[in-house]
Amino acid sequence: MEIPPDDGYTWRKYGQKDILDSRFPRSYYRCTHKNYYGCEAKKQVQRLDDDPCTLEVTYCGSHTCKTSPTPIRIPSLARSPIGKDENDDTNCHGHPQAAPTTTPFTSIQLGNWFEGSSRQEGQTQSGRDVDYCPVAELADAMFSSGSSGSIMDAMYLPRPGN
DNA sequence: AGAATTTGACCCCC
DNA sequence: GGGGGTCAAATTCT
Repeated sequence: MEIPPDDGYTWRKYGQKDILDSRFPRSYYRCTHKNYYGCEAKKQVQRLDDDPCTLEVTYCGSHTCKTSPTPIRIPSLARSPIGKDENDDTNCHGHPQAAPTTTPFTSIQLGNWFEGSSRQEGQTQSGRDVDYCPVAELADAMFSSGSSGSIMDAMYLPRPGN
């Protein structure tokens, strides 16, 4: 299991499928307390066949459980939404009702963001408390910059010299 | 024991 | 029927 960029929330993997578009399987994540807070926020993590070191995380829905449960300190996604307020549809593929007004999709590509960041010991699962990566900041950057269009403009591709 | 993760099966849409 | 996505059950870890 790879270490998907933590945006300040806890995600619980609910599925993994191998898609034809990529040579790598796509992982599906949901909010850990979705059943408690009704957080419809979802996250898809897929490795790019072009850059196996790059993880493309696609966010779907909105976080309704933000700044409540987890002791996270994320001033980025914790504040106002994507610059809109009618983003309450929490739909991305259109199951209940279509919401083509605002596609709540956010594709950010993370390279070896974890390389030499906070990996000091050997455990990569227990370190999800306070010692989080700058991914949240980069997410904030794109959230503040590209709300509905120039998301790809704020893409974060480190390219570790590959 | 509880929670999270993994894998498979099932369902929905094209 | 194929592809994609989600849920459920089992297993493993904390």
